[in-house]
Amino acid sequence: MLDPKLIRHELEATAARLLTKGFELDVMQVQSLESQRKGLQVETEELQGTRNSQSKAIGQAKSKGEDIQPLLNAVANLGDQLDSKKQELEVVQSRLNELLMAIPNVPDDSVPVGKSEDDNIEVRTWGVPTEFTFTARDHVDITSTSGKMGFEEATKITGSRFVTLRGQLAQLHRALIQFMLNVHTIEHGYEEIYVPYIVNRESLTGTGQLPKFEEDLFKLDDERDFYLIPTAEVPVTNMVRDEILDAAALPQKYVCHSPCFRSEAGSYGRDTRGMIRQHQFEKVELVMMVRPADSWAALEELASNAETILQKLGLPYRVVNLCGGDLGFAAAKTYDLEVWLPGQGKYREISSCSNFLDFQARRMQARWRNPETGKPELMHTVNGSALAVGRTLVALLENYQQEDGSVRIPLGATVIHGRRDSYLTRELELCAICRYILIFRVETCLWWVAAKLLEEKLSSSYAAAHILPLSRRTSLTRLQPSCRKTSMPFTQLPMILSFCLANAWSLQRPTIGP
RNA sequence: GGAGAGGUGGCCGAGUGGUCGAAGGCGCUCCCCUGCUAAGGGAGUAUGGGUUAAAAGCUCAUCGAGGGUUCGAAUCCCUCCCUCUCCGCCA
Repeated sequence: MLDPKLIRHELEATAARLLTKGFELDVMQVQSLESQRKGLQVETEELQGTRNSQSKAIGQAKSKGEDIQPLLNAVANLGDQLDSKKQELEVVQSRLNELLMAIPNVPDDSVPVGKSEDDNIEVRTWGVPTEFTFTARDHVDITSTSGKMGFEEATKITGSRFVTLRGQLAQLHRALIQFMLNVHTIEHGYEEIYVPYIVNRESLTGTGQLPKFEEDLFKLDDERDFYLIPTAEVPVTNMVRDEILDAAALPQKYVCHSPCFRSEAGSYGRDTRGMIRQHQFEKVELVMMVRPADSWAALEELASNAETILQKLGLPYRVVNLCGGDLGFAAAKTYDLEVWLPGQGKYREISSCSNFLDFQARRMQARWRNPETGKPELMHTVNGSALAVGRTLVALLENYQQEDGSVRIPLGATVIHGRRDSYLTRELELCAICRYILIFRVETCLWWVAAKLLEEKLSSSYAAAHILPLSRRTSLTRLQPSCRKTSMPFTQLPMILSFCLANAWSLQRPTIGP
């Protein structure tokens, strides 16, 4: 919701800025409703004032034992007058409110002017679009032989725009979620949070999905006005609804994995192939509540946090600054991260990071106490996906496809060292990666090597060559002496592995405050 | 699902029709006093809206939410929501 003061005092200028978002504000209607509101509200409150003072006078007279009948006569028809004025005011106010709630946020000055995604501005790119010596397939073709991605199956179970994943694909999907959560909690300092996936009308109004975009949501057939969440942004951001936080409580940084449910009404015929656009998908979302002065820096930080995931996965992408016409309802500015999809031969959105300024906060009455003024002030909200899990899976499959139809994902290299020299190679060799990502912290290479050795039954000389140098970079300094002494005989590997498993959590856990 | 209790300001807690936006306490802020492991005294301290360019001031609303009774409702009546306790059921 925009600041009502903008509507009252800078109506024309605001309307002009909204036009860059493709929104035509009915200036005449707003003006007329606003002047009606002003008049009616003043009259109503004056009537209430007289009623209050008259009633008080009656009370005083009565306690003195005076005759109150004349006073009663004086207020005889005050109630009726008040009722009718109240009703008039309510009508005007609800129409005005309806109008205000439907006005989108005003784009920031740094937002490019434009009508559609063609007018978005590329801010930067990372990596180069993957090239193949053969014709690249899309993820549907890649998985068609193994049958591990089930579109027909899901259609039978539910309908179109759903999917089933099996075996290694399901494991990789799960592993990606863990991986993203681990990176954001351990490396970027977000607090992981679990929230309801069903929310009420107030929450959706707070973040801006309602009242305008009801058709995009799945509503429960329930008199309680419950909806499935279209994004974790809704429950997470609404945690601060109707709250006044201490200045010290900001910034708040949350990472939340959740399923997302979108009806995709109005997108008939778009992205019907594959799992790009689904009614249900998983997403890891970053949400920040910050002081107003910090929100622009927070947007940059949050976007770069999301980029980290793509970089660690070695996926080429670009960052675009959305133009006014492509900007979402509540956003003042949005960076989209677009990952390269060889199957489509283009960049596709995999994350959307936005600064909402105080737009959501005003709807939610989410405030903080500014120590300089001592007064409650609206906070700013910033959020973004990091990342959409289904699309990440698609990007991995398509970018790491091999000519023979297999997929080799060099996560061992990219995630751990930022190099691509040590592959795990097998047909859809995802399982080992899953284990690695599920259990271990990104940098603790030792454990990964140990697991790999066990699995691959590699020689002890390999162990000596790899484990010793790696262990120096890890926090497992306690292992170093024994490694040196024994040159890591192969027989000790099971012991080391179990040690690692037992200590993985406590060793990797970051320091948590009191 | 059954039975009962309850929802009041940052927190605790009083208040069953009339200067109650709300006693008292705690906490917090400021001031005063006092040289000793501290205490005492005083003042202030809700949120939203309107009026205003803004502030001050004035004013309206808010005691879980919504309706009703009344000149007047935190207080009486109705509906709903939520919390707690006990029982039942259950991942």
